[in-house]
Amino acid sequence: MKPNLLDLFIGLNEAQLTAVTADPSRPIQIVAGPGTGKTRVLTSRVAFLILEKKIPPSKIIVTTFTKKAANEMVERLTAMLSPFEVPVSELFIGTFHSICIRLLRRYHGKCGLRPDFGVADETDTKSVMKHTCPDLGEKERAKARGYISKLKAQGITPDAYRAIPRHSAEIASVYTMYDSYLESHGLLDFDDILLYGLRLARDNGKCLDFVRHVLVDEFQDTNKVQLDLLFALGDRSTKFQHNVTVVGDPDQSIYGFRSADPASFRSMAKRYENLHQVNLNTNYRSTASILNVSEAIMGHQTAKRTSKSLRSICSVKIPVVHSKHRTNNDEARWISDQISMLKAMPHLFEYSDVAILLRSRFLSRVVEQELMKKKIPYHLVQGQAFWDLKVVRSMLDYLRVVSSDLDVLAFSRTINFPARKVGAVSLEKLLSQFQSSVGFNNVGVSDMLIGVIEGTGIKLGSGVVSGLKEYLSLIQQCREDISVAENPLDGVLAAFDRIARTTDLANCVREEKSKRSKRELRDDELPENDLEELRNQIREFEPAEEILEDLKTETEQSFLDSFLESIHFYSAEKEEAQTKVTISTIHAAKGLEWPIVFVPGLTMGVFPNYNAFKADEDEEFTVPKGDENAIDEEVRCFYVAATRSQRLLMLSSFERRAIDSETSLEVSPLLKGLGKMEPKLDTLDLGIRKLLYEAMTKKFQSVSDEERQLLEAIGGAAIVGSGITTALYAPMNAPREVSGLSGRFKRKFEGQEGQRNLNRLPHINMERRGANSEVSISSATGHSNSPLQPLVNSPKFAPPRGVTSGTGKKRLGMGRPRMM
DNA sequence: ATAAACCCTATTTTT
DNA sequence: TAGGGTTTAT
Ligand SMILES: Nc1ncnc2c1ncn2[C@@H]1O[C@H](COP(=O)(O)OP(=O)(O)OP(=O)(O)O)[C@@H](O)[C@H]1O
Repeated sequence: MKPNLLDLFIGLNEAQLTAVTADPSRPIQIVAGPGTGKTRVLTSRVAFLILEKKIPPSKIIVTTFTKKAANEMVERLTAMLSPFEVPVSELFIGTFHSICIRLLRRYHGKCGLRPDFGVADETDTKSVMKHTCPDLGEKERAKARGYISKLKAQGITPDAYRAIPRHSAEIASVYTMYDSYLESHGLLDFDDILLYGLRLARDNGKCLDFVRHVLVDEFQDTNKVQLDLLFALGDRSTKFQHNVTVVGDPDQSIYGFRSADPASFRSMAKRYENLHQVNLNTNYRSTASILNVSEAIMGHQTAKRTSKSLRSICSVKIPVVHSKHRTNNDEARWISDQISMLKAMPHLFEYSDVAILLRSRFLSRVVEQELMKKKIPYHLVQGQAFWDLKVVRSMLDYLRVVSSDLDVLAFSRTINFPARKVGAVSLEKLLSQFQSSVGFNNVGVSDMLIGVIEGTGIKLGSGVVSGLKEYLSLIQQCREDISVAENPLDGVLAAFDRIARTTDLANCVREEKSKRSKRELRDDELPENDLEELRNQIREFEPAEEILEDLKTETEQSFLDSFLESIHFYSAEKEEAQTKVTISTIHAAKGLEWPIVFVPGLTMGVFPNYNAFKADEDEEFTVPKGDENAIDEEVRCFYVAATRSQRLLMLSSFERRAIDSETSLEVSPLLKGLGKMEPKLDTLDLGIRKLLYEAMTKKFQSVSDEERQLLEAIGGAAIVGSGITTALYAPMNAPREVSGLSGRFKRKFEGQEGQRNLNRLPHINMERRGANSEVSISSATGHSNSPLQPLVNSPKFAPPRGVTSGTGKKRLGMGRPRMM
């Protein structure tokens, strides 16, 4: 029997339903607070468009703002749509950047790009800046680069910038040089990708006529160019004009540093006279105390704001905790103690129900150490940081040179690492030689090196030349490896191994490291492991073949190029086999939820970050829309962190850094006026224990009536009603099975962490169709050592440890594999 | 001209 | 704690 579309909508409240089923040809903007089901509305709407409005999936674009969020989206849609046999992989889902890249690969000719244009990542643009303005110091370059990016994100060209009255001539000229460097090297930086995408949409609208609907998640994160792109996509054909759905929350705008523009909501209203605006007010995620504290946090924002009155569906009165510590080490120890103590309460939660959310990545170190000591399994969401590790970076640079003879940036970074006697001066000579020849004929790096080695090119010292020889021969042999291999993967792996062997990369990096820090390196920070992980990433990579007929390119990208490009646009975060505590930045946690959330480091200078105070000062010249209010962004960041928690929110601060015990730091001003918070949680206190059990299971309140009836029918009345007895009952992260993925997203999907906020009642949902089918809850005698006797204990509800939803595939966390 | 040894510093967040 | 920048040794 085919499932019914109505089944998908059965749990939605009225406002949600209105938004989901609104007329697709009228632009709609859903503005709502955290946990109100925005994302759920968005996914339901996609289902509505496909199943009810019969729009083919391939004509629907869904954008997100991080690679990770794109994965989330695919996961949710797959879970939702695969019962309907909808080919989810045909949906056009991704970040604005990835969508633009896909279009530009196909239509490069229409906007004056060469077919083999490359992408300049942050490391590359840094190199470009160093090359363009070598006399500036590194800090000034970074600042200039920041300005340039801000300008580009608003679509301001160097000339347009010069036309602004209070501009800086210096910035203008650096901007010009920077852009022309990129252009002459066939490179696009991240901002260019959007700009070219916009140009394509505007000048060659025909290419995009296939678009029938565009949906945007986290709309508050759009910058000007992205917004224009959205408008352009929405305007595609007269027949399907303005078919745009966006969801967002201005209070959760935390990407100002990436030029996210809060004015987007207003701009959209201005642009579409008939804009349909919907609000959602029921929060299905958090307790009332968490929502109260969160609302109080937003009170710190200086910019104007519409206050929210979110209604919580969870009535358990469990307090928010704020705990102060002498040093950050003490704080980390406290966190691990709390987790251990809570964990000692039987059946209360799984490790995967816990997240530690940090303002800055580097704060994870101490926390990791303490968790390790207590043998608490954890998982560090490393995201982009993995690709920036020295070994990983170097290996990728080598592979880039192997793949493209024109990649001078990667060449410059690898030629003398490890040292080959090719120092700054020799490199500079080589580069200027390359600059002058590359325009005329198609001389690549290796041709140039051959010239130098054979004496027909520029003259360099003999030590240098032998270094070049070594390098060249490595690169050539790698190319040979790839060309003779039976399949592309084997070729790349052979080249990989050759590079690792010949250069001894891992050892080089390790020596560099240990030279500085006198102590022994812990074995969790061995470069070998990172290199091994990179190799696994390559091995598991499946190039996404273009599904949409219109977007097939004449020449296919090589396996290696696909892989190198995928790093920037697709996330490869993987599922954890065991249940583990999550450590993540707040930014990477956006849109997710956990029953228990720790937010440490609420210390002046750490959170709010010290830099936020500096940002406002130095505006000697006009950069339109700089981050005027960096502090406000810190406020919102804290808001996002707090609202990730479903039940237990544990805030903490430290007074001094262990490393510098002289300076004492104030408690974060963000904590002022948040009302009463408990200094600690006494897990031995019976009252508290009772509250905890209640809190952790009360999510059953959000069960729909139908589900509640089902529960009651099977004897779960006590569970829905009262609380304590039910502790046992909620493996809050029952593993889910999701199948039916294919093609483009298969690989990505398979890498997921457990605790997604995909509807959290999987064990019930799955069985919803037949009240008499598999829901067998056997009564069981509970654990005799607990005062809180389990009422039921079925494998269905409490899967034994170690059972996972896994696909059976080997997996190694994308984070550095760390020993527990 | 290169490599090694040194000091300094300031530490966001992501495409 | 790693990277940038500077100085010194080869
Ligand atoms: N109508 C509903 N009934 C029960 N649960 C719901 C309903 N709508 C949403 N939820 C649940 O509420 C939680 C939050 O939903 P969702 O992630 O869609 O919110 P959101 O508004 O996108 O949050 P955020 O702004 O933090 O990203 C999820 O666990 C979701 O399953």
